[in-house]
Amino acid sequence: MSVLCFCEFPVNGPGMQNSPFRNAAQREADRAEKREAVLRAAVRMFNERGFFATSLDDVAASLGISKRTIYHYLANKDQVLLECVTIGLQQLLRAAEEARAEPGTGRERLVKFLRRYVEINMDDFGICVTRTGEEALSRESLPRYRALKKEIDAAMRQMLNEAINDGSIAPIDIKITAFTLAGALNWPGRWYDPKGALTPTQISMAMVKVLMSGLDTRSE
Amino acid sequence: MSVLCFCEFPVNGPGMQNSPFRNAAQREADRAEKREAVLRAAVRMFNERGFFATSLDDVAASLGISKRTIYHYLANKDQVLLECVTIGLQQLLRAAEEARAEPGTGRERLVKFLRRYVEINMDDFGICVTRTGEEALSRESLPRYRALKKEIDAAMRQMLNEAINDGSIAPIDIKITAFTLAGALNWPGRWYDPKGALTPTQISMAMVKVLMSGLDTRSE
DNA sequence: AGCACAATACACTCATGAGTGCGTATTAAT
DNA sequence: ATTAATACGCACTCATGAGTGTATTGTGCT
Repeated sequence: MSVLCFCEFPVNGPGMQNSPFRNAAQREADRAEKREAVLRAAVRMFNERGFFATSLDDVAASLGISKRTIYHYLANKDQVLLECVTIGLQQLLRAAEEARAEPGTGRERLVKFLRRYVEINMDDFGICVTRTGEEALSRESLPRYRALKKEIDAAMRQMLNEAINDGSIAPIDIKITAFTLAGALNWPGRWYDPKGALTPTQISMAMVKVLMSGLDTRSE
Repeated sequence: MSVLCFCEFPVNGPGMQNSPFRNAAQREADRAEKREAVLRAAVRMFNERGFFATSLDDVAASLGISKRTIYHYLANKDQVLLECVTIGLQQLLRAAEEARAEPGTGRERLVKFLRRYVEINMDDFGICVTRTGEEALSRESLPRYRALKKEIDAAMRQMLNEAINDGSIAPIDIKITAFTLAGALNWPGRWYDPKGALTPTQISMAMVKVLMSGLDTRSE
């Protein structure tokens, strides 16, 4: 269920008593869960107030724990941010892989990807990616971040390429188009309001439609 | 020549000796020039390292002056940022006004505006607008900033509306389209590299073309 | 000459927030 | 029961950077 839960052994799963005494695997799961809770609390605050305006003291307070405890699960503030954006980027990457595995024309796969892309960008971790400038990351974290971004960009370009090759979209400039799409689809991270009238699904459908059709009148 | 020079009296203009003794108007112009220099230096650093990672000591050092001098021309760091983004936003606003004053169809005016919009977003002050999140501004500055943004958004929507009404573009959803365009056109502020292969003009032409035509194959 | 003010610097205060040393409690392993 | 390890908090250090009090110099005004 959770994006962050990588543990192999389900806590209190089948064949296990719901016991207050936890074995090694369960304790590891507990730890992962707490770590995730920290990241969730952090990313919400980062998105709301910005990374620099958020102190780890604030994050800790929102969880009713002390800052020292956060440092038990994460090395430093930089790592907190890196984990957050990595989760967001990995979701995007997974969306690309899933879309490319689908049947249909290149255009259909592309549309699937773009829609999912916008939706992820309206999710906590996705928002964090679009709102976080490179300045926020440390010199050490930057390469990982850039590498992931590059992978996503490459996936986008490849899908554009495939769609052009099978004739399902027009033969446009791939590089510029990829930037244009990315910009348009990242932007909701800045203005999307969960309490607003439009749902993420509505927004993603409408935006992708605009991008696919363009503004010009169709000649048919 | 300069965007920032609002002085009415040209320094050492016609009918004036180029004298080392400066009158009141000239001294005011000097002051404005220095103030502008501070803003320029600041905006470059903000764009390069980010607002929070830039100290006014750094900005001062880059100009060979002391931080105290900056405070002679600007009240505080918040005002430095507000001035920078205001300049950028005002350029966008002016672009909107100019485009709307042009002859031609709604589509032609819109295209003119969009092209100029991208170009401004690859300029120092424009970049600052797109890279600066609302978190960076103080509670007092935010209203001014938001008001300007809203004006630009309104101008964009009005132009879309006019173009739809005169039939020169397709009848699309104005709100979503405005967001989509803004996002796509703001994004270059994040990736544009003055030392890159593409010039701002090339980028703006290509991006606007993609947005107007869309990715779909045209039926004609 | 003498006053007023603009321009600029030096050196300071002060708050904030990242990261840490150490002490304590709870649980697991032997 | 004792030991080891994990979890957590309190209170601290320390750097950084925004903003200021005050002194100094230069220039225009009368």
